[in-house]
Amino acid sequence: MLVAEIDETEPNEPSADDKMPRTERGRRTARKLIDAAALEFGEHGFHDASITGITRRAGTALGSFYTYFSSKEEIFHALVEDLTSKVVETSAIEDEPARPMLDREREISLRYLAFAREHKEIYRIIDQCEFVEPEGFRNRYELIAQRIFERLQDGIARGELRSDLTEAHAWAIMGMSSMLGLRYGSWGNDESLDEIADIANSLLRDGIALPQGKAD
Amino acid sequence: MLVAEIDETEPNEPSADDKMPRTERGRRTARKLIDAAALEFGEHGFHDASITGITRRAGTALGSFYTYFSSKEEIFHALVEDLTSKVVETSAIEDEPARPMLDREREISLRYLAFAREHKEIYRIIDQCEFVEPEGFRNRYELIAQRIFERLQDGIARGELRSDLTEAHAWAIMGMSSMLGLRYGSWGNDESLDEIADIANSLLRDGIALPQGKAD
Amino acid sequence: MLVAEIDETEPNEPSADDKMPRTERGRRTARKLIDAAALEFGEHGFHDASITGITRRAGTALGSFYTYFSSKEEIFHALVEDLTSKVVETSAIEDEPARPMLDREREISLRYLAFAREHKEIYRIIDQCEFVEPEGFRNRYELIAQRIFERLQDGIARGELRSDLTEAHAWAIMGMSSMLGLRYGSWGNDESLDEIADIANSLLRDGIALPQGKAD
Amino acid sequence: MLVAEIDETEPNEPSADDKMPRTERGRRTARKLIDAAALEFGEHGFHDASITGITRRAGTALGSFYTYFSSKEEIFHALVEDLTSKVVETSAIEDEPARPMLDREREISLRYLAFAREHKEIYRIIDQCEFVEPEGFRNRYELIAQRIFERLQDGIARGELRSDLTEAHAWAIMGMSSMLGLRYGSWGNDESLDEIADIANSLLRDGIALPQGKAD
DNA sequence: CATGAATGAGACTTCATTCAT
DNA sequence: TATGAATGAAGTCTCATTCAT
Repeated sequence: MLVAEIDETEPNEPSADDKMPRTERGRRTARKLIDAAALEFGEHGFHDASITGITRRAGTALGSFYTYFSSKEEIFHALVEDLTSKVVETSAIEDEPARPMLDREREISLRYLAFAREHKEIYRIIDQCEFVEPEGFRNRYELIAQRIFERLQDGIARGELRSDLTEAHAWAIMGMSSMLGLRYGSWGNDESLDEIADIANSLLRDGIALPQGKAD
Repeated sequence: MLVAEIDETEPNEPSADDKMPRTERGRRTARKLIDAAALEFGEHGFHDASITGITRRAGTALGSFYTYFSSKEEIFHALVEDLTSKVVETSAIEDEPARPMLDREREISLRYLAFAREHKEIYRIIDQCEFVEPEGFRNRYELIAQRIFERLQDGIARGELRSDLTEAHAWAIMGMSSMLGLRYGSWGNDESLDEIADIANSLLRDGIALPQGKAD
Repeated sequence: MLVAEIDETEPNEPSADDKMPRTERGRRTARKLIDAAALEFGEHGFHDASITGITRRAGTALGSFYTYFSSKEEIFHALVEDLTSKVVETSAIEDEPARPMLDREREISLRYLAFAREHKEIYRIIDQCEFVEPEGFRNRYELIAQRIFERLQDGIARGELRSDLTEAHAWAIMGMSSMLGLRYGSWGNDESLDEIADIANSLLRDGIALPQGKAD
Repeated sequence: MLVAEIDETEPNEPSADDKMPRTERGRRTARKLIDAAALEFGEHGFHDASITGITRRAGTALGSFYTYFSSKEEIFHALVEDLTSKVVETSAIEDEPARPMLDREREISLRYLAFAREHKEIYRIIDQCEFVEPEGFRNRYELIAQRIFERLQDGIARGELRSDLTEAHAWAIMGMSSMLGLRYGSWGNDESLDEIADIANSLLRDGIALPQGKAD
């Protein structure tokens, strides 16, 4: 699953660069194909999705597909990149050094939840990566965990977080966000995402145990 | 992803409709096929797995597959049931009412992590459900979340947990366990699962914020 | 299609004689299988009929089939022989030299119609022969046509029929009977077979033209 | 079996749903496939015919078959339609109200016999319908019988035929034509079809009985 | 004789990709 | 660039027949 942290290290894979559309018309066709692919892959999954299905949704001829992408894998990859960059764009938060670290985390969570609710197909698409590009699948998770871990270390340095946090904490947090995004973003419609973000944030902040010697 | 909580109505037999083997020899063959399927699906994923691949691994003729299962979907389902029942079996914990709730949770986590480390293919198999049997995929998550939520309510009743816990907390906890199982169980080999279980437990118990007015 | 005239030239094909059941129990099982085959072939046709279907209907194990028949073709052949002999038996008419020839024909028609109505599956089974045993299919027709032609010649000799009748007349008559058997025997339930036999007989006798110089 | 009377709503195009070829090249390929199917089905019958056999005869790749037909059933249906329309085309007779009814019948018979002799495979193909599309099989017969019956009624009205003719007469006549077409058209080569048509016509006109009070 | 598991050739069908127009 | 026909490898599934118990 995807969570909000990613940003692109390698801006543009060099694969099939010669297929980049040169005309405006071409650019529109490529765009239609990617949008159609999002629907097709989201609905059927990578393997049951068909090029035919994509071109039918896009309203182009079958042959045109290969003008822009040289394989099913390639358009899938392009789609994932496209989604990823949208997540990043949505979740990018300006630096405000004064702002408490956990407040900032809350906002990241909220934006991510909102993104998942708006792009409900995202989990079904990203999950396909496990088999389509296993390397990328694992790398993506590791990259995100790494980012979270860096923020945790930053929080420790600021004196806002416990000093014993490890990489495993980062993975646990990522799992939390990811599952909430699935349940309340991708699957949900009615729940208040603000409340979900609050819950995640409070769990993160204080855990679930009844504070000793404090009234509930 | 799967976490430890599920339990099942029909615990063990592969559920092949009217194809239940009637002899001992048949039961062995069906078993060989399911075990082979675990490898094949784990390695290639549902769609790239082939019946041929399964029977080759099982050492049976192609046709024998259809003596016990009527489709790839069916053996997949049987395999998932089989794995699920194994998880349940492994994770079942005897009731000890006196034991503190969060200690009990820690043991559940630990057992689940150990299971994932021992059956590394499990995530790759379970994740396939999203497309192979989407209903089951979602139901499974919902069932597990429900179980966790019930335990949370129990903890509240005992006065061990904060009283404002919601279903969303359950989903967050499930996400945490699931991701740790993936990273340190399924993908990992060397990390101490005891330490991971401790980390998860402490995050759950106290969160990550530096306790106010306490020295770090 | 089959019409009433056949009788066996070669009483028992020598194929698989060693499979003739020796015990009473065996004879019953073979009988059950043939009866089941009539249903199965009648319902599905030769190719879509399955040995499994036959044994299921017969209530025997799959393997038992091959105790009595060595192939699907063989039981089909046996079934056709069985039906044929039933037709012959039913239609056999004792010689009454005094009886007018066309009266005798009428009775043959009637008996055949009655047989088809009682064994509605017969057309669907016999028609299969065209592809299963093309030789037999054609031979059967030729044999029947020959029989009819012989009766026509007999009628001519008796001075009851026109003297210009040919083999083609025999084929035409066979076609007539066969189609009426299909429509009013095999497909029909309510029509009076007596009336059908009358119609066939009168058509044969006088044709359909309005007799010249005769009141209608 | 088929006889000459049918007519169709959509006369000629292979009725392949949404697979209609859109280019001239496509139309040629579809045509090649149907022609090949006539040979393949005629030689082997529906079930033993294989798509491979069809495409091999047509000189196309296996996959091309599915560009135009989505199943063996579908091309079979298209073939039957195609043959049917050819029969209709061949047998269509211009209206000549003055012409005696039984003369007209003779010409219909003759044309049909000629068609069967030219398209010898037709019986083997049409007979398959009984199992491939049983509905169509029966409907076809009923439609033809109905047409014949209407012509009989017309003949009665003109005062050329006996007034007691029934639907059963129509079925009998159809059976006659059909069987003669099989024997002398489809199976035969040498017999004079003119003579056969004469025989059928005279049988129809006067029956086979020796006219009373007339010298033979 | 009866049983039911095992076998594997062979069929249909899909669909990513290439190619001709 | 766009179109849609052509290709064929690969996969799933059936079922007559054989075999071990």
